[in-house]
Amino acid sequence: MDTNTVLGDDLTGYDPAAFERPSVTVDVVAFTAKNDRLHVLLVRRGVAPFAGAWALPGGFVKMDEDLDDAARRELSEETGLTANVHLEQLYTFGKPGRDPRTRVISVAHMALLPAPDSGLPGALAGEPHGGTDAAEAAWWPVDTLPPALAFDHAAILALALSRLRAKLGYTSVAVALLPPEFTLSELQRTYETILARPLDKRNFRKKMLAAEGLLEATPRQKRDGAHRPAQLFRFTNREPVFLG
Amino acid sequence: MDTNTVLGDDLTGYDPAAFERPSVTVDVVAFTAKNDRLHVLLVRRGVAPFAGAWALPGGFVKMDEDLDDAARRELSEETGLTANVHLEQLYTFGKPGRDPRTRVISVAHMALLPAPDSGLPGALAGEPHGGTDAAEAAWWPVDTLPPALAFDHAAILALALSRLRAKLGYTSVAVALLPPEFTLSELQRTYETILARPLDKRNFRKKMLAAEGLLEATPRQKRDGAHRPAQLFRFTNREPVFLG
DNA sequence: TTAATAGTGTCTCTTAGACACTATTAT
DNA sequence: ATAATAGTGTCTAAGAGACACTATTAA
Repeated sequence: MDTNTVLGDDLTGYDPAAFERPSVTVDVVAFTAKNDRLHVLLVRRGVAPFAGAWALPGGFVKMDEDLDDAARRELSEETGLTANVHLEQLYTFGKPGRDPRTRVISVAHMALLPAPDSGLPGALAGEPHGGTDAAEAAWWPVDTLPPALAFDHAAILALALSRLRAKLGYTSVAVALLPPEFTLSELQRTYETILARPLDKRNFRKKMLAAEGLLEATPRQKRDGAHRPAQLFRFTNREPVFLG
Repeated sequence: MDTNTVLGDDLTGYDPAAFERPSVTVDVVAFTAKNDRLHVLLVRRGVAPFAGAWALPGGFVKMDEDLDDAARRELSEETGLTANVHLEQLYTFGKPGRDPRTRVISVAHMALLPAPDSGLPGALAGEPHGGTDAAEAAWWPVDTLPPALAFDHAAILALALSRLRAKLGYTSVAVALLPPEFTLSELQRTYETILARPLDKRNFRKKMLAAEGLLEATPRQKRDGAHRPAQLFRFTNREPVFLG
């Protein structure tokens, strides 16, 4: 709960100044798949500590703001994107000393964005553009990160990555990284990008098409280059769902 | 991270009084299996709001205390138990208004305790005894809970329960609910208690014994009543592990 | 001998994974 | 014709789940 009934914890007639309180922030691990590589959004810090280092986007939770609203706000300040973003809470990092200045408890979130080059309305979908601040923001391939991330952000990122990979196996999270319509090859490339290993084409297609309530064929095809056009599919549910 | 580089978020020379901050608490969903039923630890609130209602044990995170240390402390204040407790972070609940008094962000944890009647050293292992406060604390069967839990604690409990059930399938969390040595029937009853459904005895034993690095037979047997004695087993790892 | 729990094997069905060729298009 | 990607089926091995009887003990 919020308080137990220990006398010292009684909040009736509570004086907000009576106890020292930690700061609460949200950090966002935003992934996207571009150029067949998984990328994460990082911002470069302008001030100490870790000035000049790359860090996850994040910031304070406002007093009247839900945690995922705060995460969404921080993300949109960096990317300008709010629609089509899958957001989920990851873990809360609160070890004393993780921020050298003061006690900071950070609720880490994972965000998944459709690939910026996926032809969504609004050409810069998923493109970081500095947002409301002048800080540098960029998509970094997860297999080629800058040398030292600020704070404990390397650990947060590692957790997000393992969670994403795990969820790929039993949910349809890939929805959140793909445009509304896509080919089975594009879907497979997304899986391969995230898992960082090749998958067998026939087995992959068999499994995806066999999954109950996952994919629907559209009447459209995608024709690309000098090869056979590909059937376009869409996800039955726009939200990621559990797969039995 | 903790701050991005938005000007207003610059914490250099930070004045702790400059921003209003939420309160941060931990809540603990403590499970144990007794009398072939899954139980959760609840405390009765003595003060408003929700005076007289049952609630999860919890309380403020101290300024120099890690989140899971806070959870462990709150739990031990209710149960007196610190050893042999498996504790993991569950989810952070922070919706404005979830506590009618002030903004409270609560980091919920799940704890698993060995059954109190399992013959551990210290006869009251897992028995709640009011701890440092005078509040009433009791183990409630999860299928017969008191009518209305305080705050959003029913949702927290529901989440913990589904997490526990899910983890039973792919980890050895059951370690944390059993004494060091146990029979396969006891192990099966623990699973059935948590999942609230019967399992096939032959399939269950086949699977458990086939699991690599999970169980070890001890040279001991348990003889109980008027029937064949049972082989005692122990877990190879005292910590819950992932099962491939 | 009875009541109570421990312990044991087979069959079927589903799923995962290895594996190679044909189809269609633009140039 | 060639290069490039789409699309397709079979076999095997492993795991999940249905299913019923014998073994050992205390009373």
